[in-house]
Amino acid sequence: MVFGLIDLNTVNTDDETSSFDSPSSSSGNLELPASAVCMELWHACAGPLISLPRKGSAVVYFPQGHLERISDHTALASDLPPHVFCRVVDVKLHAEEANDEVYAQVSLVPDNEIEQKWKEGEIEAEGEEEDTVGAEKSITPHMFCKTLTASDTSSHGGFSVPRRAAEDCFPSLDYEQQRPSQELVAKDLHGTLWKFRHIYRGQPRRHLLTTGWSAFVNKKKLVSGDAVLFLRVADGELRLGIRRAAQVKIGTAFPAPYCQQFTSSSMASVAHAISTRRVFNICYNPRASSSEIIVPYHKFLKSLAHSFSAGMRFKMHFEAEDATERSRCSGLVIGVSDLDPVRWPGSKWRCLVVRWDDMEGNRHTRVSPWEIEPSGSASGPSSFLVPGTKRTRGSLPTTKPDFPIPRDGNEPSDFGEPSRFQVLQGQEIFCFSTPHGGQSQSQCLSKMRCFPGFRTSMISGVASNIRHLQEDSGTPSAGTGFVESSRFCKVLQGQETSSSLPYGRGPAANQFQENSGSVRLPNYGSHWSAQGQGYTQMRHSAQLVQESSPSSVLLFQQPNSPPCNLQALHLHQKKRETSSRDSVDFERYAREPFQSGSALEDVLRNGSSGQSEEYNQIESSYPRGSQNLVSMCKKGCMLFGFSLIDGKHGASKEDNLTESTTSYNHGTKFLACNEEQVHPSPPVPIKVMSSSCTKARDMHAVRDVLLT
Amino acid sequence: MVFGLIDLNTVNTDDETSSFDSPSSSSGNLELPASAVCMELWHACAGPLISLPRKGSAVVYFPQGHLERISDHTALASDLPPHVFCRVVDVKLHAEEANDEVYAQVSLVPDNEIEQKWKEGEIEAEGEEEDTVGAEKSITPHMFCKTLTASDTSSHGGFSVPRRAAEDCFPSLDYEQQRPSQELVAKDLHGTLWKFRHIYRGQPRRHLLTTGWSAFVNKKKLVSGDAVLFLRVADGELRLGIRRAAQVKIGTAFPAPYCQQFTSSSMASVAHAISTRRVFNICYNPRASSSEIIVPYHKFLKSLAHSFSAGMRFKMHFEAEDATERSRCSGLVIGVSDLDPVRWPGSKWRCLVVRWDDMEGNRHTRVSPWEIEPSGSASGPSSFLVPGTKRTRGSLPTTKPDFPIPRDGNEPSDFGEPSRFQVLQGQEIFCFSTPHGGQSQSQCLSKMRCFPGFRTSMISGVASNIRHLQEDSGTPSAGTGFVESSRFCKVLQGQETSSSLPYGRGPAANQFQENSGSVRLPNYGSHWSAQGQGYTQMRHSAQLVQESSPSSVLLFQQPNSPPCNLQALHLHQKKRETSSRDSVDFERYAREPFQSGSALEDVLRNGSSGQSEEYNQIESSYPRGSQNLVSMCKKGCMLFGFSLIDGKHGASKEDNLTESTTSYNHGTKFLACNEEQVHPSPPVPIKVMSSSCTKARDMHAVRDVLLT
DNA sequence: TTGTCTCCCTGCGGGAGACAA
DNA sequence: TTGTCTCCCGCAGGGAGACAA
Repeated sequence: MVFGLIDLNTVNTDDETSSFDSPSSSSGNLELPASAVCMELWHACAGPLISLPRKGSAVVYFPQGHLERISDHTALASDLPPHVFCRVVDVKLHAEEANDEVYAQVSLVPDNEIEQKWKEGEIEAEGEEEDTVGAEKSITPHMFCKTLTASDTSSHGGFSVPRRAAEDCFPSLDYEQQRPSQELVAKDLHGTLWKFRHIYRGQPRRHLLTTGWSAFVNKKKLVSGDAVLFLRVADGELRLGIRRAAQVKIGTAFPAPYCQQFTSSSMASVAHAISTRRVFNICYNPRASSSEIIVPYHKFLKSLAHSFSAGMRFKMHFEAEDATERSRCSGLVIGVSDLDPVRWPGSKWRCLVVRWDDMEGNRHTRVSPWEIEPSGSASGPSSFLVPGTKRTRGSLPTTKPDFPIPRDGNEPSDFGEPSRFQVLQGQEIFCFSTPHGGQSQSQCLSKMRCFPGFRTSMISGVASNIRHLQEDSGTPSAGTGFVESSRFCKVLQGQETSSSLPYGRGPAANQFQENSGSVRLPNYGSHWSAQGQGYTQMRHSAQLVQESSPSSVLLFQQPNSPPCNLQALHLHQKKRETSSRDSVDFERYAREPFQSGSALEDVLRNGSSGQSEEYNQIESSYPRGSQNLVSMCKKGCMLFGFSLIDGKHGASKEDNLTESTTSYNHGTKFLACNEEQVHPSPPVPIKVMSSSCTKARDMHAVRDVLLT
Repeated sequence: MVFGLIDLNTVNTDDETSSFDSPSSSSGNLELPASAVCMELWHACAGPLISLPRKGSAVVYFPQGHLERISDHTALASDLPPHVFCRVVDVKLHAEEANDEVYAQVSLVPDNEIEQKWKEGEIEAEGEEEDTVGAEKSITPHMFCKTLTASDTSSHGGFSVPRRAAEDCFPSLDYEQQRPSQELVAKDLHGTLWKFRHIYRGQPRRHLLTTGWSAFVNKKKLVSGDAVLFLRVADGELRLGIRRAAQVKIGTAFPAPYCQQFTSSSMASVAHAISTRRVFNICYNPRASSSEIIVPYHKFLKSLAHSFSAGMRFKMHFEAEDATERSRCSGLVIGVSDLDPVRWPGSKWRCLVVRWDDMEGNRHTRVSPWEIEPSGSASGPSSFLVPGTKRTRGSLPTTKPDFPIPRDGNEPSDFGEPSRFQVLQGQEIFCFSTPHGGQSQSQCLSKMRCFPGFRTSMISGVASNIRHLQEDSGTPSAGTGFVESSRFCKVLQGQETSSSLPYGRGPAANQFQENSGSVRLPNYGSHWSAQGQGYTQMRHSAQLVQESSPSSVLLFQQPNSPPCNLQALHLHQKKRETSSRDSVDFERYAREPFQSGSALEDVLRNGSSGQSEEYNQIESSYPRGSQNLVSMCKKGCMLFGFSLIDGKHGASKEDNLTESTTSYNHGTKFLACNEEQVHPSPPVPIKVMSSSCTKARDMHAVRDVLLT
C-alpha cells in the first residue's frame, strides 16, 4: 500500500483496479539480481539520472570507448569490431567500500542475432515490451533525501531532519515528553550500522539527529552539498545512503578498486571474451558522466536514423560534473568522420565533430550520434511537440529518415523506464506548451530525459492510444530512448516524495489541448495511478524556486501543472484503507504495461476527472501529518510554507496562459536547479564549509593520505 | 671517526693503524644496493636478529618451504627439485608503507655450478672469504633505540629521550637558556619528515620530545612496547625508525602488499623461473620468524654433515614471536624421514621429526637440519669450548662427520657476518668459561648466534690464526653459519651503543686461558679496534637487569665481562683527535679482512694490553658528556645510575670465578631479556596503554577500518 | 519549517613540574 | 636518570535554544 508513501508534494497512488494483494517486500522477482547491496538503497543512491541496461536487453558495446576510458590506449583491441552487439546477461549492483560510490557490473555476451539484424538493416523491437517496465518491484516508500547544509556538516550540532521526512521515515516519537528522543539504527550500503540519537527539540520544535551524526559525517567524509538519504524498508529497518556532490567526488581521489578491475586491467580479457563470444563484464558507474560505452541497441539504432551532417544544430544532455553547465549544451555538427579511421573504420563512436555554442567547458569536440539530439527548425521533435498534434503509429518524428526507423511499437528504453518514485518536476514541460521551435524546444527536450515520467504522461495526454505513448517515448526527440531511470526510487531532495501520479489521458488530454498554453503535468514515472484526483486543485499552478540558499531542499513545481499527487494519494488512501500498508503491486504493472483495459489504463482514463470533493472526503483519513497536508492543499498547495501558487516564485495559471515565453524561461531556469538536486553542488556553501570546518576537513585529508 | 659513536657502555674504537681518511658517508660501495629506503635505517629497524643473504653468495632455496609459507598448498611446483641451488643476484631493501615493516626482496638465480658441486659432493667455499665482511660501509654511529613506555605513548606529554641518546643523536641545545628547545626533523623509512620539538626541561632536567610526538605515535600507531630508533646519518640528518613489539604486529592485520606479491601470487612464476633458470624474487621478512626458505649453501652443507638419527638431542634457536620461548628450545630427534615422500622425495626440508622438551609451544614436529644444533655429550662443539684447547686448521668440530665438511678457510656466514655496532652482551659467553657439556653449552651457543661478534672475538682469543677464527665461525656449533647479522647497526635498547671493540688475540688469548672462569668479552662486531684499553676497568663485572618495568630500556652486562668499550673509545678519542668526526674507514676492513699484518690484526694483537693510565689521560678530552662517562667508569662502570658491579644484579668478578654455574643462570636469563629488546613486547604496559589511551587506540581502529 | 548562530559545557590532550624508583 | 602522576589550560566539539529567513 501507499500508506507510507505520502510525502510533501507528490504522492504515490495506486490504481484501484490493480491488485494490491502482494505485499511489497524488499525482495522479490527483481529484474536485477540480488546483489551485495540493498537494491532499493542502491537505486536511491544512484539517483534519478541513473541509466542501467536491463537484463536480457540488447545493447551495443563500444570497445573504442572502453579503451578511451581507460588510459591505456595502447591496449590491444585491434581485432574487435567498433560495435559489439550484446545481450545483457546480468547486472550486479555494488558499492565502493571506500566512498560508497555505487556502480553496477554489467555482464554482456555478444549476440550474433542482434548483430545479424544490424547487418541486415532489420528493424526489430524483439519483444522488449514486456521487458520495459517489467519485473520491477520492491517499493521502498518511506524515504527522503536531503542535501546537507553547512549546519548539518558543522561540528556543532547535528543533522536537521525535515519534519515530514522524520515523520515518514522514522519511528514516531512520544511527543508527550519534554524532549522526545529515540535511537535510530540505519544500515548503509555495506551493511554497516549507524546509530543516531533522534531528538525533537528546539524552539520551535524540530527533528534532529545529534549523537552519532558527527561520526557518520566524518567517517563518510561528507561535506555540505553532499546528500544523505534515509529509507525505511518493508520491515521497518532503516537504510542510509549518500550521494556526493559532483565537485568533491572522492571517486577521483580514490579510484574505485573494483571498478578499476573492470576498466583497466581486463580489457584484454574483454577482447578475448568478445572474440570467443563469451560473457564479459563492464563496470558501470551511474554517477560518472563520461560517455557511456554501453548503449541500448534501439537507442543506437534510432540515433542513426538521423542524417547527421555538417551544419546541423544539436542539443546534448551534458551530464557534466558541474550541474550548472547543463543548460548550455547546444552545438553545431561541423563534420562527420571516423575518430580513428585506421583502427576503427566505420565506427559510430564519436563520429560527429562538433562545435559547442559555449566554449567554456572542455568538452569533447566529438560526440556520438546517440548522445545528441538534432535540433533546428526542421527537426523532427516538433512534429509532436505542437500541442494537439496527434501522432499516429508509424509516423516518423524525423524529417530526414535516411536510416530505417525501428518499427513502431511498445519499445521502451532498455535503460530502465522510469518506474516509480518519479516526482513532479514539471517546469521543463513548458517546452511542450511553448513551442518556439528549434533550439529552445530541443533544449527543453534534452533536459527532459531526466524526467521521462513527464514526457510519458505528457504524451499520454496527447495520444489516444497507450501504445503510442510508448512509441513516442522511443522517438529520438524525446531522448533517443536513453532514459535515465530511477528504476526504483527517484529519491528527491528534501521534502520530495518517492512516487508519482499518472495522469489521466481522456479528460486530461482534452484539457491539455484546450489550455494549449499551459500544461498540467502530473508525474507519471512509476506508472502508478489514482482513480480520482483533486483536479481542481491540480490546476493551480505553482512553482518553487530554489532560493538563495543553494543547499536548500525544495520541490520544483511547474506553474499551472497540477500538483495533484497529494490529493490523489489522499483519495487513494481513502479508498484502499484496507490494504496492507506497504504493499503496492508494481509487478502487475510490469506484467501488463499499458494494455488497453488494464488497471493502469483505467486509471489513465479516469485519472483526470478530479473531484475536489473526494479530496475533502479523505482528508480526515490521512494517518499522520494530515492536518498539514490538508492545510497545504487548502492554502493552494502550500509546500512547507511555500504557497504553490505564490506569485513570487510561481506564475498563476493566467500568467502562464498569456506569458508562455516567460514560463519557458522559468522552465529553463528550473532545469539547472533540478540538476543541482541530483548533483547537489552549490559552490558557495561548500566553500563556506571548507573554511568553517577546517578540522573536519583536515581529518579527511589525513584519511586521504592514509588511504592512498 | 668514532667521535660520535660514544655511548654508554660500549664504545666504538678504531684501529689506529687503519686508514680513517675516507669520511664515513651514508653511501658508498655498499654490499646491498641502494634501494628505496635508507639502508642504515633499514638495518636499524630490522634489528640485530636479521639475517640477510649476501649478494653473490650461494644459497639453497626450498620451494617446499615456500609453498608451506603461502597458504596455497595446491600450487603447482611438482617439477621443482626440493633444493634449488641459487646465487643471490640482488637484495633490495624495502619497507611496508602501511606499517613500516622492513623486508627485503632477494633476487635469486638458479646456479648449475653449485648444484653440480652439491651433486658431486664437492666441498667448496668458493672464494667467499672476501665477501664475508666485504663491502660493508656506511656507519651510522649516532643512534639509539628506545622501547616506548606507557608515558611515551600516553596522550599526556611527549617522549622522554634518554639523556645520552639526546646528546649523541640530536643537535646540542643551548643549555644557558631557561628551557632550551629546538625543532628536530627526522625522516622515516619512507622519506616522510617528522618534526618534533625537542626540549630540555623539568626538575630534574630531562630531554623530551613534545610537539609532534603525539602525531607521530598516532600516525604510526605506536603502542608502549614498540620501539623507536633515531639515527643521525653522516650529514647530520636524523632518521627515524620503528620496531614494533612482536605481539601487536600490525603486519598480520595488514598483510604486506608487496611482500604478498612475492609469497602468494608468484609461486607459479618462481617455478617457471627456476625451470628456465632465470632470476626470481623472494620476499624476505627479517622480523618474521618462520623457517627461512633461503639458507646459505654452506650452512645447508654443514648441517648435513651431522648424522641425524633418532634419539639425538638438539637445540634450536627458536625465533618465536614471543621472546620468552627462546630459552626452551631443546628437543629430541625421534625420526628422520621425508616430509612429503611423494612430491618431495629426498628433500631435507623438515626431514627431522622431533619431540620438544617442553610441549607448550605449538612448534612444528618437524625441523630442518640447518635449523637445529646437535647437542649431547659427544657433540662436537665441546671440542673447542674447553678453554685452552686450540683448534688447528682443518680440524673438524663434529664428532661424526658423515658428510664432507667444507674446506677450511675464511668462510664466514653468507648471512651477514657481524660487522659493526655489536654491543657487549657478554653473558652468554659464560658458556665458554663454564663448559658443563652438552645441553648447556649448546644452549649457550645457539643463543650466541645473535651475537656473532662475541663469538668471533672469543675465538680470536683462542685461535692463533685469524683464519681459524673464520673457520670456527663456520662451525655448526657456533650457529651453523647462519649468523643473524646486524650488518650495519645492531641498534640496542636505550643507552646502548652501536659499535664494539675488537678483542686482541695475543695477550687476550693468554688472559683468557689464565682466567678460565671468567671471560673478558669486548664487543667486536664492527671490526673496529682500539689499540689501548682501560683493561683494569674492563675486568669489573657488571650487569644490568631489566627491572620490574617491562618496557624499561637497559643494557645487560655480563658479570665479570669487561665493559671496556667506553674506555677504549676514550682512548681512541684521545689518540685520534685530529681525524674527522664521523669518518671511519670500514671499507678498508672490508677489503682486508683478517689478513695477517693488517691494521685489524694489529689491533687484535695489542687489544688486550689495556692501560688504565691511558684511560685517565683521555678523560678530559671527551667532548660531550665526558664527565658522566668518566664518573660512570670511576664508579665501577655505572650506567645511568646503575652500578655495573652492583651486587644486586651482577656478580662480582670473584663471585663469577667461583660460581660459574650461577653466572650461567644469569646468562640464560639475560638472553630472554635480550630477545625482548629485539621484540620489545611487555604485555603489561601494552594492556595499560589500551585502557588508558582509548582515544588514540580508537583512532587507530578507525584507520584500520579505513585501510582495509 | 529549518538554517544559522551563539552560548554553554564537557572532555581530550598537550605541556609543565612533582615525585619517586 | 627517567617513568609516572597530577595539574593546568586551551580548545574542539557536542548539544541546546534564539532568531530569522
